[in-house]
Amino acid sequence: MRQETLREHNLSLIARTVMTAPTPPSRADVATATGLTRATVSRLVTELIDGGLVAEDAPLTAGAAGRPAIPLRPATGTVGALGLEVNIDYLAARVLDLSGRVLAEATRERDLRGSDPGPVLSELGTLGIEIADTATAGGIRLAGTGLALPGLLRDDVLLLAPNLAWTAVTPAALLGGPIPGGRLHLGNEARFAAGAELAAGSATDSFLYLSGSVGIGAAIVHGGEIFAGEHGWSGELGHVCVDPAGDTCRCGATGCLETYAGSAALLRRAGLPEGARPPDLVDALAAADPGALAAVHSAARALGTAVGAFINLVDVSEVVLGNSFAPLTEYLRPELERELTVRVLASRWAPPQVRASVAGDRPALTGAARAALAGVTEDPSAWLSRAR
Amino acid sequence: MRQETLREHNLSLIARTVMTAPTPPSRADVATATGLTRATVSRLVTELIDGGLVAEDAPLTAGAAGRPAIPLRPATGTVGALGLEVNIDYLAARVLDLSGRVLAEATRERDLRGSDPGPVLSELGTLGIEIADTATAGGIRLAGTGLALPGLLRDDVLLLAPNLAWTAVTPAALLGGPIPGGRLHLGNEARFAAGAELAAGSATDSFLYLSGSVGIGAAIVHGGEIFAGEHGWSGELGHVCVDPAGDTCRCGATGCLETYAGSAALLRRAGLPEGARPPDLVDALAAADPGALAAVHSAARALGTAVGAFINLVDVSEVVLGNSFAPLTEYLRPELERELTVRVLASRWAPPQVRASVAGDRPALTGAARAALAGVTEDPSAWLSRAR
DNA sequence: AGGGATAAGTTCAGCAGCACAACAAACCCT
DNA sequence: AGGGTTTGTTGTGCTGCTGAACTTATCCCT
Repeated sequence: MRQETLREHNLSLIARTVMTAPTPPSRADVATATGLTRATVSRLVTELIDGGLVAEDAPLTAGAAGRPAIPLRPATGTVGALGLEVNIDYLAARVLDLSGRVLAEATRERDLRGSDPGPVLSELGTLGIEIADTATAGGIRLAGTGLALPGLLRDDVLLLAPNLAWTAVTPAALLGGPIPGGRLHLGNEARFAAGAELAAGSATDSFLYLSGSVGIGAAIVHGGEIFAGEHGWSGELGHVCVDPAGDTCRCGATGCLETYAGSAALLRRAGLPEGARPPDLVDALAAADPGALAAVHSAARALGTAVGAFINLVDVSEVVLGNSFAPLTEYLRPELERELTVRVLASRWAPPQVRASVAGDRPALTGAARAALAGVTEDPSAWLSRAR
Repeated sequence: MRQETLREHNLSLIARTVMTAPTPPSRADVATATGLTRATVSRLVTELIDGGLVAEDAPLTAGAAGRPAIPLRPATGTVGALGLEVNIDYLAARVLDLSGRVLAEATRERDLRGSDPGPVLSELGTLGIEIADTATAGGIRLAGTGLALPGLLRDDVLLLAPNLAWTAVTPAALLGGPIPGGRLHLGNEARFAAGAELAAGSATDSFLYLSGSVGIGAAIVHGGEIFAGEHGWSGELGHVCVDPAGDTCRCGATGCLETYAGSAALLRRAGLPEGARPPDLVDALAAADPGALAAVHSAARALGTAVGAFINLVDVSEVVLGNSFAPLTEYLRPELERELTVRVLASRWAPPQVRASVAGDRPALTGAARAALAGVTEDPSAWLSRAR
């Protein structure tokens, strides 16, 4: 580490402290949190404020003795990023600023299974540029664009998106036009969603995020960091084997979790008519439909087997149910928790906790935008010199 | 990060670069590897040499033009650490120096299943102090002691070692006498062994290390770092469910991998007589005993199911077979690789590689000592000021 | 054998960035 | 109003890195 990077490091440290603090901290709070002196923090905070990354709130005059502290928070309306998402049944674009405020958004509902990547990504690109323009017209500077995709990525290529039936797609080329904010960050849908969950102020910074859909993705969040694995292909929970004697999955293996708890499998097993959608399952459960209840219970057991393995292997004991799993949380919970208690070796000392996601609608979209914004927070010096 | 820590950080960076380099680097090599200037490296290296952490080799006069480089390597015979291990069938102690040389060692073979922790740890403590004394008599300064245990640890307590049938043991108290080198580092056997594998110069720095024994432990090594999980309980591969309809395991769940591929299960399934030991199984396999082959093949399939889940979840694609698995590698390989190819979603793009461990005998013992030595490498300033 | 080329390691002046302490500001409490 | 308390700012000093020049040691070519 060189001397110049010391400054960059501290600038980033302070920026991250302000961005992730549960409540707006004063300069003095930041100093004690980071171990830097008030003098250093003060100098660097001034720079962040001038650069439009941090803003001062009105001093809180209430309470204790002493000069009132000036709370610091992420700036609003100065720096933003565009999030894009292609998923099984929609395209979407959203612009966030550093404070997490949504500045513009658009969604196109559409069944994209088996679609042609070219026109779909071209439409998404156009949608993204429109949305980005409305935001930049409001005075926002864009730091980049994130694109969430439900599949395996390598560098700039989507190798495989099983449920879209896309292979070897290069999104950057197909989006068309310039990328808003310059750089394009590709990422897995579940991992981006987990990032949004983390930012949404979940109390803990270590959890397993499960993204239910036709496929089942997952993300490992450990100490506030998202673990991507060697190639960025971690979290393929849907293809964990829960019974070697089970049905053959589209992937070629037998007894994959997806064949029990993927949304398509779940609807079929619940005996719902062809063309039913996840909300119909929730309705059937609310009406205590026996077929639906049986399907969800067997899905919960299968999920428990797979997630039990997950926890035994990575030792992260909070489980967040996201996407199509979220509305099923209370139906899944009893069997899921029972299975985890039995199967997780350490459950006696750290009982796995199950809860629904709190990240809001389309978390992967938010996560994609945040991933682009993270570039600014991680290296404020680069952004500040670029902004100048 | 404060200014003083910049120096500490760079000192540690240089120390780690020298320690982990595949071939002894010159000061100039270190400078390019770390991005520091030659001037800074030179100054800090002098300090490391004076402190006895690094040594100069004889200049290599061979080859290229220019002043010959002075190779730098970990010092021998100056700083060491004591590794201790309690396992199912032995106690052991070993002293290593920074270069990885074994300076003293002792082993006591003994069946410790169901033993009383007090006398066992007391004996180990005495053994450790003896071994440590022979090393310090040779002029070594000890940096600490590591203790490898086959179970779940929390802080200084061994919560559960299923195969020893130990619960709630506090080793620091039971070892008796002063801890050689001061601080005691407790750690899981599989994770310490993985550390030794990493140090043994495996070509890759990302792999899953599987430690076969009566139980089956594992460790996740990613980018040269060992992933411990939230509480340090990651890698409990033995209790991953490979068939919900399988036998009931000692842990209470059904179909755990351990009931297929744990060494006790394997010997029983191979039809070997009561009291047989793992080498007997290798002999039976070499003699093409059909029962032994069948048992190993079904173990390989079960292992493939569990490790396939592991790879799908954490995306680390090299699998190192250690401990009792190592001599079985070539018998396990065909079925294991077939299973992984089918079950790992990304196997087409990153085919999982299976290989035997190269870390040598009792790797956890080496890993325990290295863990204590890592304290010196990670924070050389603290060691240097302590040494003064 | 001698001179040029090349690369490693060292020296030293200069500078960037943090620490420390003193100070000013703003509020509370009595 | 005055003392106490905490926040934020200011300026001096010091630590530790940088960059360039310099020394050292070897190779290679003529």
